Formats: sequence, structure tokens, C-alpha cells
Amino acid sequence: MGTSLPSASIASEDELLSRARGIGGRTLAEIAASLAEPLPVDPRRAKGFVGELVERALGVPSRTGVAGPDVPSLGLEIKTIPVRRDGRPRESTFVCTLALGLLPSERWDTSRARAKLARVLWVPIEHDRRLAFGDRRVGSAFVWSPSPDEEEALREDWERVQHVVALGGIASLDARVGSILQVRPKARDGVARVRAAGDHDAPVSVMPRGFYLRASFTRSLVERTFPRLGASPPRPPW
DNA sequence: GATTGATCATAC
DNA sequence: GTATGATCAATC
Repeated sequence: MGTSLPSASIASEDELLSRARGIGGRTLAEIAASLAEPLPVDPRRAKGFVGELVERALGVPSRTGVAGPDVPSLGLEIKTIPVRRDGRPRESTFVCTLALGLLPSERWDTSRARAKLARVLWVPIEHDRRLAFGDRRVGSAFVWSPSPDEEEALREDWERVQHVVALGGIASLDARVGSILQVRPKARDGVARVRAAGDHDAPVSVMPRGFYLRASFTRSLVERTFPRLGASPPRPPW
């Protein structure tokens, strides 16, 4: 009770969803102010700010440097998703990095990707280029788990990619690969490199890659959750 | 506008 | 270097 939020564990998924719904309609500036946190001077240089702000607002402890879902006890991952006024996602969603080792190190069933995507609390964030950063509003949060078909599609994409990597074909993988889970660079800058299996017997040095959910896929999740978004004129709340 | 490739910040 | 959190920016 009181003003403190649970820190050791989250009571339940319902409570977390309720908290997320509780900040629906609020602007980033309002939420930041309530947490006594300043807004970034240059949002372009604070790409992770929104996600971290929302996690703090929900009372989810930060787990810096630790892999896995945000709330391990619930197997729940929290993702903010930038959407236009009509609800369409403006960006893809980062999932996790690729395992680029010389030998296969993961199976889909126990992969980091599957663990994170097993259950996700999506928190839509209004993202209109005409809107000041602090004026962006939080949308209506919702929880998602992959349907059997979605799970199968994710598995197929993931296994195809990891198979290519294991065969030393990382160089042939780009963002066009994968129906809903794609591969894109994920690095500090353009000079970042990591050792990966090569196409013959020699390791190669390549840019680190990550798995991302295509925006076309997350769009389908939003549209399923908010069917009326298809109507015109589109307008919040989502 | 959608997609792909590149990049920014922070903790460890 | 790895992990977390993503969005920017060039190109199609």
C-alpha cells in the first residue's frame, strides 16, 4: 500500500495490466513528472527512454545486464510499441540478439526469443512526428501470447535463421529473411563486429545481428485487439 | 509510407 | 564484448 511499489516481485499479470491501463491516456511528460524524472533533452539520443520510463511507471525493477523476460516470475515481457494515430506500428520490435557462435547454442524450445515472446505486455505509445516528444500519450495496453499458428511461424523463421548461421551463412542473412521474425543489425555503431561461423572453415567478423518482429506482424496484433481501428476517421484511444 | 540498414544510451 | 531499452535515417 501507500506510495511504494513492490520491488521483490509483481503480484500478478492482472495487476501489471491494470497498472499499464492506469497510465493509458497520460503523456510521457506527465509520467516522467510523476516519477521526478527529466525528459531527455534530445529524444534522438534517448531511444530507450520510453521503454524504461514505462517499466518504472509500472513498478518493474530494472534488471540491467540480465537476459530474459522483464518479469521472470510471470514469464512476462514488457514492450512499448510506437504507433501512429490509426494504431499502425511505426517501427519493428527488437526481440534479442542472434547466437552467432561457431556451433549451435540454442534450440527454439529453450531459446531466448521464445522465452521473451511467450507472453508480452504491449504498451502502445502515440508516435506522431508532429507531436512534441513529451506530448506523446500512452495507449491501451494489452497482453498477447502467440497463437499456435503464430508460434509455428516464429519457430520456422527462427530455425531457418539459426540453421543458416550454423552453416556459416550469416553473411547471406538480411532484413528480407523471415515472414514475421526478421534479422537486422543490432550494434553500437557501424564498426562493431563479432566473430561468427564462416562459409568455409574460417570464422568471419560480422556486425552483430538481432531478431526483430516485423511491423507488419505487430500491426496484425494491434488490429486484432482493436478491430475498430479500421474505421475512419481513425483516432485514439487504441 | 514501408522497409532495410545503422545507430544511440546505459550497465556490467 | 554482452545485456537491456529501442528509434533514426537512408533507400526502396
